[in-house]
Amino acid sequence: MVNRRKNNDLCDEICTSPSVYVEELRDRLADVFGLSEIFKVLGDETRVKILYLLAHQELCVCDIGAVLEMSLPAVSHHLRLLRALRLVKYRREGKMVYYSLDDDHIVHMIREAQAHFAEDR
Amino acid sequence: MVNRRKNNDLCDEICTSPSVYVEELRDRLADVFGLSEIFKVLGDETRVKILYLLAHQELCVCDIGAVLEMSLPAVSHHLRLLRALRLVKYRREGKMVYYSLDDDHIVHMIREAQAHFAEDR
DNA sequence: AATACAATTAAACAATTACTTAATTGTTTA
DNA sequence: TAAACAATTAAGTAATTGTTTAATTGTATT
Repeated sequence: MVNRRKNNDLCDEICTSPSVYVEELRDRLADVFGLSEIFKVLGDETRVKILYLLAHQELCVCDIGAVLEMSLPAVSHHLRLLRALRLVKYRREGKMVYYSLDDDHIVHMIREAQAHFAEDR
Repeated sequence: MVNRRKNNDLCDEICTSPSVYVEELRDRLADVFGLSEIFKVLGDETRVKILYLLAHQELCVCDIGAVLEMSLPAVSHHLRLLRALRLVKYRREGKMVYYSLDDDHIVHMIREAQAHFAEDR
């Protein structure tokens, strides 16, 4: 319930209307702990593109590279991050490795972002 | 329909099953152009926290700083980015500036991310 | 008017991140 | 088993990003 901050000023003892309990608000933050990792991964144009491509069909690394005009190591680097967060899954078929989406949450998130974007103008 | 990539190798002329047209896939990417900007903003733990706090009630900069134990300039810096993407709106009341969410898309995105996270284990 | 204070802006620094090139792994085919 | 090739990993570099401190703006109070 203490309302002190790092710099010396203080905006009243409880500065918000009625009365806001800092501890209570702090507790609430546990809900979103670690969540930004998912968004961080989506926060790169290339990775959003990769996910959007995979939302329609599975593709091999090489195809992704061809579509995006990027080197294989660069594509592979991004896929590694997407794999780490279980946003994509893969299967090997001979020399090629095919990637696809692991679940539909990401597609929903992309749609939601598009909705926000559309409202913007 | 050309399937060349930057490095000299080529994974067949059309390497994916049936036949994938690179140009066609490339066109599709227009849908997600610029979208990563929104995710980039959410890709920071502090900003997700701020948005989550504001999802429940409006708060002044000073309160946000108190809850997160961060300096006012740091908080202000993050709010600036959130403002630029119209994720938050604000109103001045005397010396204080109160922030709140601009629309509900972000909350939905956060919920979707939580759903993915929950499935993860 | 002068002081106090919430908030923003600016400049500088530290840390993170994306891409490049080079080397390596794994699978197929000759 | 040797060569070819898709893919990954590693190391190094350039660019971006978050935080800090210091200075500035805007509003209210004395």
